[in-house]
Amino acid sequence: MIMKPQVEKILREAGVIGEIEFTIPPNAEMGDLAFACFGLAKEWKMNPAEAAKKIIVEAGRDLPVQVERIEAVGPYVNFYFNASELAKLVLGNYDRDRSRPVRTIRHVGRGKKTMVEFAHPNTHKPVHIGHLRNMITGESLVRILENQGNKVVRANYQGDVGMHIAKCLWGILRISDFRFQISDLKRADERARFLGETYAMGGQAFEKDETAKKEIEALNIKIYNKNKSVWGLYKKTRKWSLDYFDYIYKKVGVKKFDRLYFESETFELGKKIVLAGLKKDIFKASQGAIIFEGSKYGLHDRVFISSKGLPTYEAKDQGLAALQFKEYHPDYIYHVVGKEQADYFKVVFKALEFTLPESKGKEKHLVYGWVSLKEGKMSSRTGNVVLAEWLLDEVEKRITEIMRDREIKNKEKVIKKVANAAVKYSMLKTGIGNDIVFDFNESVSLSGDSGPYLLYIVARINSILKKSKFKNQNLKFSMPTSIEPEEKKLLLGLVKFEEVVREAGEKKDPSVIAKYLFGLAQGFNNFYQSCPVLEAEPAARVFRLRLIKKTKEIMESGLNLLGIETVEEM
RNA sequence: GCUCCCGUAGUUCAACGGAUAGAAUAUCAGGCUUCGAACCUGAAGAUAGGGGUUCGAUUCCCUUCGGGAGCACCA
Repeated sequence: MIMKPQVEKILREAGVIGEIEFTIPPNAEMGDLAFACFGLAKEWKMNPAEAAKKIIVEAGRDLPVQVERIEAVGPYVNFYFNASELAKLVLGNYDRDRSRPVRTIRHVGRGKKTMVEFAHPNTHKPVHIGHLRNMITGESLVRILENQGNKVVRANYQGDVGMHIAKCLWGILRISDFRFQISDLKRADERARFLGETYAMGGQAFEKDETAKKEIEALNIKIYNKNKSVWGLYKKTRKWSLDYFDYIYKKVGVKKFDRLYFESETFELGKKIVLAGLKKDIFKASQGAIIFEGSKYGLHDRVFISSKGLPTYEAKDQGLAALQFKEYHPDYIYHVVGKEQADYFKVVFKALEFTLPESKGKEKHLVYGWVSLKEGKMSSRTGNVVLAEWLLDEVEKRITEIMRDREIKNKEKVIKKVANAAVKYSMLKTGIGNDIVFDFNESVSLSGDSGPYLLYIVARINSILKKSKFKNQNLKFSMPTSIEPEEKKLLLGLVKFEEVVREAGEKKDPSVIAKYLFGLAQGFNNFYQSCPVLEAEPAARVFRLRLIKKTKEIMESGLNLLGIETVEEM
């Protein structure tokens, strides 16, 4: 971070050895950066307040120009930056990098090949808001990791075999004129809705009706055996689902995947690996099934091949890993999967250490929290889920209403982008591992701590820049006679960006960036409220134009890392 | 039953073991002849209960209560 070297130098000269960690003071009156002396006090064998005073005495005489003054407040040493010097550091080298949005961080993950596996919809099943969080989170993580220099492989593992398909097809076959209905469905979303409804039919029948359950199980075997009576229908509807996934990825704004994996391709391979492992005593026969004894390692036992001889999800994951390492030799694989599968993955990864030693330490379960529904009825529910597409459409409707009287270019596109921002931000602002209690009215807000609030900043800045007839080459850096507190606060926000992105990358948590951007936006709005740009005296005008342009660039870069597109006007 | 996660304003979320627990929203009171009011200013409002660990605990440990998830042939 800008300014840190200067401050560190001060502390070194005062005799501080070892790693230095800073904190941000609770408010601006207490300085711009602080050093807590608790650890130091132990070393120096005095109380923290005395240590702070000692630093002031040692270093207070000869400060670099960037640091205006230092103060000891209790156990803290507080540093006050010189606003003009800060401005020079943040905006002064503008001419050099004006064409580049923001310097990115390319050292942390340099040269690492990282696979991020996310989305994971299953064919013949609805794409719900849990998938939505998964897609949005995965997309953002990919961008953050790429920003750190990782070579990222985008992967997606989709379930196209299993009971859920039998349930769906059973539902379809129950409809007397299903052939007619199917031929009538043309659009991807119509087809997906049809599959969602028939899946719900099958699912409910499976739970409640013993006969239906048996029928569905029999159908499942037929599908496994590629029986002619259902194979054609399976292939057709599988294609429908995959087409719909492409449609929804596009709608959500998930870029193309480098590799789509399917359970149908890991099925046989997984079974083979487990059977081979059985001979090497990696797995064990138990009650007719083949299991891995996780309990030997403080985990729990899991079935890898069922007593019917079918590979379970666990076995398929062995096959999946084998494929992934063979094809890409990644340094890491992040599986973006809900936290309900945390224990499951521990067992699978442990088994992989034996079947695929290369994978050791490289398989990571990236846990994200549950999206649960707040109590109350929701008209949108098919079966027991809220559809991803419904949410996007509903938000779009509300924004259309808000923008009804607005006359702007490409209004339809703008509405879609604003809706997209609202949904994505609502899914990313909560810590990645924490649950989101979903309520439409509160979760996807369009004001306050929301996506549109952030886009609004960019639109406002665009509007000012347009009116200013701003041209980069006309803007040699100039210093105003004084810098307002709101300006300084905004500058302090801008310098933190790089560090924030690094933290988000380390924690694998986009919410770090989301929170930062919201704070930055608030800082901008405070500035905007009290510091006129276009009407300011010439030096201040140029300075402020640069300041808001920089703000816009950081905002756009940050939003980009969240997978959110900005708009010119809204 | 066992294991893991969570419990913070009415609600939805923050807070490397550190300064006065921050926001948003809802409520109330203000602010557009002024660069875009999807905005801004102000008021009121919270750490589930009880023990510990220490200079200091929302954070770590124990316990009670409350919620969620996982725990053998689903994915």
